[in-house]
Amino acid sequence: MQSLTTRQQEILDLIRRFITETGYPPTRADINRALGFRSPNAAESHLRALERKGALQLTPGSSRGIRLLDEEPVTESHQGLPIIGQVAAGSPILAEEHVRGHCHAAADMFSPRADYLLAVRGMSMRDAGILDGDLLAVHRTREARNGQIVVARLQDEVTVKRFRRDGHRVWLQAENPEFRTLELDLRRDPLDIEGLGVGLIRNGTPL
Amino acid sequence: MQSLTTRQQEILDLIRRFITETGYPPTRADINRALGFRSPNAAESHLRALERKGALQLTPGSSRGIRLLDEEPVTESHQGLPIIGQVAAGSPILAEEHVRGHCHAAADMFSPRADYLLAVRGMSMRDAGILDGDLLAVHRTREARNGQIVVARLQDEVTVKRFRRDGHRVWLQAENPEFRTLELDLRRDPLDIEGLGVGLIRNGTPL
DNA sequence: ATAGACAGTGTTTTTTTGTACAGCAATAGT
DNA sequence: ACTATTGCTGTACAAAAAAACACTGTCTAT
Repeated sequence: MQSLTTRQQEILDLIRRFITETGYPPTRADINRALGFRSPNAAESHLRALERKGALQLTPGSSRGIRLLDEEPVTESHQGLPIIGQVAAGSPILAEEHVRGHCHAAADMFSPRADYLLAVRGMSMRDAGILDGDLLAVHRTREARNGQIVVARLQDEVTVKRFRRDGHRVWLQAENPEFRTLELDLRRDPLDIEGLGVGLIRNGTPL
Repeated sequence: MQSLTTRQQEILDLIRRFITETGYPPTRADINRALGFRSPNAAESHLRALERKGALQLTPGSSRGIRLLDEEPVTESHQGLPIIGQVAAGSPILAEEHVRGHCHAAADMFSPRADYLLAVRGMSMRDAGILDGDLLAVHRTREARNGQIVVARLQDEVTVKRFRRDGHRVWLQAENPEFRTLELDLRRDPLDIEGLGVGLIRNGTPL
C-alpha cells in the first residue's frame, strides 16, 4: 500500500470508525457530512485515490460498496509465535528454514515476553520437566544469570541447558544424571546465548 | 436473543457470509437473489422478524442499514481459557470461585481441544514432566483409556494421575516413586473423571 | 375459532446513492 | 514551463435500494 496523505488517512480512519459504529460502510454523502464537504465529488475522488493506492476496494454500482483492505502486516502477534525445529549449524536460529510452523499462543503469556518456541529434542532436561518434543518458550537475550535455563549455541549445535558461570568458566548443566555437564572456557570455546527459557508448552501427554 | 426459525437462521448466516465476503451488508435484493425469492418483501419481512428477535438492528432509510448484534456470548475463545486453582470439595470444577484468572491461549492449540487450565499442585506427576505450578490443559470428558493422564475427582479432592482400569478396578498412578498408586474399586469408591490432560503450559522455569 | 407469527408473491413510490461532467486553485515532480 | 496529483465546489441524472401497500397461504398456541 502506497503512503497516504494526511487527508486521505483522515478519511480512511473515518471509514473505519463509521464501520465499527454502524456496522456498514459510509456513503459518499456520509463522508461529506462528516468532513463538511459540499460536493459529492469530494468524497468520490478521495475514495478513488484511496483505491488507487490500495487502501480499499470499491464495488462499482453498489451502495456503500467500500471494503477496507487492511491486511495488517503479518507480525508474531498475528500468525502466532514461530515454532523452531532442528537448527542447522551456523545459521541464525530464526532463519526461515527452521520455522516448522506457528503456534497461536500469546507471546505475552510469558514474562519476559516469548519471542519464539523451540522444539526440544532429547531428554537431557528431563528433571526440569522439559521433555522430548516440548516447545520451550524462548525470550531472545544475550544475558543469562546463574541457574537460568538458556538456549545456547556452541560451535555446531544449539542446545538447551541450565547456565552457570564463574569468571571465564561456564557450565552448561543437563538436568538428567545420564547426561554430563559441559564445561567451557570463554577464552577458547565459542558460546552464544540465544535466549532464555521463560515457559513451556506441551502438546499431548507423554506416554 | 429469542430462538430463530431455521429459515431465519439461514438468512442470518447468509448476511454474516455476505459481510465477510464483500465487506458490507446485503440489500434486500441481495438477500432475495441469494435465496431465490421473487418479492422484495420476502427479505424485508424476514429482516423485520430478525430485528424483533434482537438478532440484528436495522437503520431505517439507510441502504444496507443492517448491523448484526452478535455479541457472541463470552466464551473461552474470547477471554481465554479459565485457569482453575484450588478446587473445593463437592463443587463443580468450573465453578466461579475456582477460576483464578484467564489465560489468553488458543483452546485449539491442543487436540483434543482444551476446555480449561488446571493449576497443578505438588510433584506427584514429576516424572511425566508435570511440575508444581504447571498449568495442565484439560479436555472435558468422562471417558478415559488406560495410560492417559486424567483429572479425577474422588470423594473430597481433585487430582491429576495416570489412569489404568481393569473391570471394576481402577488404578490412579502417580509418576513419582515417592507417591503411591491409589487403587479403587468402582463398586464402592466414588470416582469421577473430570477430563483428560491434553497439554501443558509452564510459566517461567523451575529453579 | 381465532389471533399472531411465519413464509411468501406482486406492485408502486420515494429516497438514497453512485457517478459522470465542468471547473478552480495549490502543490510537486520532470 | 508543463503535467499530474491533490483537494475541493457545484450541477445533473440514472441506477440502486428502502419501504409502503395489497394478498395468499400454513402453522401454532390460546
